[in-house]
Amino acid sequence: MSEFTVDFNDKTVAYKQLLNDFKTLIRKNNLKFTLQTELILETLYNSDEHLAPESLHHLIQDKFPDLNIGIATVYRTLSLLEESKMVASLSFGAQGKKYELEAKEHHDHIICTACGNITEFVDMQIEERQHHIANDLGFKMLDHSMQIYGICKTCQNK
Amino acid sequence: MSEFTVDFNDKTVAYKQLLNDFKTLIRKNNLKFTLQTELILETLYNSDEHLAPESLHHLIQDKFPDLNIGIATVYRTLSLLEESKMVASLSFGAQGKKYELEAKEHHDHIICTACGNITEFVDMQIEERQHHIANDLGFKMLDHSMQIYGICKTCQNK
DNA sequence: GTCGCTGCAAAGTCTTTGCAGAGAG
DNA sequence: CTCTCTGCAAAGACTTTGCAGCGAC
Repeated sequence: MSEFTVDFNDKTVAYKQLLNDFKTLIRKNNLKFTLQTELILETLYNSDEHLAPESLHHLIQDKFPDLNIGIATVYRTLSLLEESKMVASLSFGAQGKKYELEAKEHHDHIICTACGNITEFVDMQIEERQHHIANDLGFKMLDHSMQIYGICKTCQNK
Repeated sequence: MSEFTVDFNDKTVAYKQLLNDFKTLIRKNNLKFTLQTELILETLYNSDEHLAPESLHHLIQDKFPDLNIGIATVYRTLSLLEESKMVASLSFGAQGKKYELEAKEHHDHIICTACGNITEFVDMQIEERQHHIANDLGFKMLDHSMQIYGICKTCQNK
């Protein structure tokens, strides 16, 4: 795997599990497991945010300047990962898709329109309800995003 | 307003109201009310679907072939309308943004990630729950948006 | 060795911008 | 009249594709 081989000793069990799942999938589909694909998975795993293809590309280039990974590879790999249900894409207001690991924990956001503060939350009733709705409408639910906008306590008191 | 003047006799009261609101807004912002803008509003109003800029452009060209409205005008007008909160946009990955009239009743969206089709829904349990959550977190709720992503029935059967 | 994956560059999409002229107020 | 809006075409931004060589298996 050349001089760029990555050392996984410090990775979490969860990540190793994910990697294993992925390798199994790869094998099943007669595909090949490359360093580039590994780095894309790893970067997504270590990121708290949804990443645009270009951000992903930059992050990887910064970490492995000598590898010179191509943006086309990032796009191609992301499509592949998405087809394999390893990553999910979302597009928020602005332009372009953003990607995240499908395996990650999910949460929603409540945003203060006065100070811009963002709080995360998960509500099981809503999560459940969303599955219901998707079902009722004949959809196989993959993901969702929800934002509540309001004024936080601090700003209300000003 | 030239030979292309539109006859509004058959328009609903609701649309006339909308148009009035919009003209007021236009005047307040020192902008000009043009036939192109009117046609874009009207087309959005008469459409049951969320329209991509290009679809909008085609619909208008089909109805008024001699007007020869430019795609750039559609983009520019939509941005303007969005800033004025007259229309709202939804973006969905590969297929770019889609627009709808903001004047509609509140609703959320479920989006097919395969074909890009968008279905609207309202769920009172979720609406209620959102207020609850905002309260619990000390927020005064102002607004929210929610999107469910999935695969629609048609695409599942492919 | 085979055949899929990669980087590069070129080609596609989709959207925005510059400009001169048309048209609303 | 003034000054914004428009159509056109060119430029930008974002993605995909063709190709020859590399590398996983």
